[in-house]
Amino acid sequence: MQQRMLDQYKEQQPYLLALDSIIFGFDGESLKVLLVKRGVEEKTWSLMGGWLQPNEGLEQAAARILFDLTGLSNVYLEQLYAFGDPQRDPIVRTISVAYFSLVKIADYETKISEAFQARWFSIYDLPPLLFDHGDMVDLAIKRLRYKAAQHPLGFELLPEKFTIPQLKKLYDAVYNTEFDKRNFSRKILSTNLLIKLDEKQKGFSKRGAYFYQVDSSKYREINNSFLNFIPTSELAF
Amino acid sequence: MQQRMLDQYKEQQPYLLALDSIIFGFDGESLKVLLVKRGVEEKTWSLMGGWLQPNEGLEQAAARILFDLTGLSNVYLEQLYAFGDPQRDPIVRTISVAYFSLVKIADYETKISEAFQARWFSIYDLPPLLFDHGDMVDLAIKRLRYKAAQHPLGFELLPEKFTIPQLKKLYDAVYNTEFDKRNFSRKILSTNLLIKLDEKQKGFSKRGAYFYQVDSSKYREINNSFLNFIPTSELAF
DNA sequence: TCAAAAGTGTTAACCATACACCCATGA
DNA sequence: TCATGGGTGTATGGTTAACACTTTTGA
Repeated sequence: MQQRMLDQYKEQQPYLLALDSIIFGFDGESLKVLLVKRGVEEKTWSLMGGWLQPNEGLEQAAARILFDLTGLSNVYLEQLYAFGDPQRDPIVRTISVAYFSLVKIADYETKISEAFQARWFSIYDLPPLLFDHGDMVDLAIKRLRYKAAQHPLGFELLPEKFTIPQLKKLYDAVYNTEFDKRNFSRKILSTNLLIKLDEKQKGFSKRGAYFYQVDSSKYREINNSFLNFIPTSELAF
Repeated sequence: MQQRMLDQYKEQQPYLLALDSIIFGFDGESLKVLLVKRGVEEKTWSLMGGWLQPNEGLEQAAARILFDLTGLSNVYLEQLYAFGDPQRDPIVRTISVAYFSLVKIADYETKISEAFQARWFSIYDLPPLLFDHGDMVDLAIKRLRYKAAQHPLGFELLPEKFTIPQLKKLYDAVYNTEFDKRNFSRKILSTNLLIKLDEKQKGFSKRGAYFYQVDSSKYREINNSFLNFIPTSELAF
């Protein structure tokens, strides 16, 4: 019986398992995705990716690859979808588990660009991508919109301190629309998730906008509930 | 360069890839999950699962396994999550892509029970499960609740023709609560997704309830938008 | 002083929720 | 005739969404 068990496993075909990450950033104007030209396919832009190692969990591997390639750690990382079309990698059949990640673009931009052939692309102006990476990005954008509509994810894309107008611009970019600033700030502030700081942003506007920061204790507890952030009329998936 | 490419693939460790399905059904009273005792581990209940074949996509494989084991086809099937903890299968490292499925329990019950060691378990009374299958079920329940709150999934669990009271009982079971029947029927009917039939259900109640059926053209188009089915106050994830 | 962005308040329509009574029928 | 479940309506409070003016300050 023990033997039968092992035999059943041995008959099975194993597959390569890759991880690919859709890394989102926000530069103050538009929503961007970080792409690289990597070793295997030097001519085509692709997502950051790598192989699962024998001692790693999936998310752990995705985090490692993200760290190895960008120096980023402690970032928002969520499993997106497993892609397994038999033809997706024309060389060897590979299953890819895609993760999407939200990073604070300003903290890391220079490091990334120096260390790798990496570039931020606007989600509305993407180059052709390797394999099914284009599908992965499309799905990731859908998922980001879906999730950010009801959970306070947006902050992950902004610096620790940010202004309400900055946050609104982020949501404008994510949903490719223009929210009403009065309703937007009322809705955001009504969550009680933001702490107003004494400091004002200098340089961008004459008047200057107050900085806010996330109340991290509330943030963690609220991330698993519904918030209804975004006007329902703006949503269509 | 072509050689370097192949080498890079060859160095990589491949893994077994399994598919496991959480199959939900509704018997009119409570939400159930279909479990089997399968060959490899005959003593423990487990989800229905199988191995990815070389020529199959992931969802295709999940559908095949579901069909092979139960005779069910054309059922609601959605990818849930990829599970890849290094220790999850103690015999050989296996990545499992879990799918969840919604089936019309009445259509198939007898076939299933005859052909396999399969049994429906209430989600509140599950036996110990193989490997991490318990986690898979937990996640599937969360996902079902999450999704059914805003998308009209519920119908997948009922026969073609059903009554509003039946539908309410289903939602009561899914959310383990009791919805107000007046508000419930108003909300459901306001979607314009249901077509009232002339026929009444006989036998269950004295008065009899009208049968409805899903307007399938509207159903498809609406499944990708938000509906806000469930009172917000009932939700907590 | 003026241009540019920040900040704030009101109203009307709609939606969510709570709640109670009559109806149809088989036993 | 009565018990059981089916079916409907209304009132209240809260939320959404549309909308415009004042404030601050650097150039």
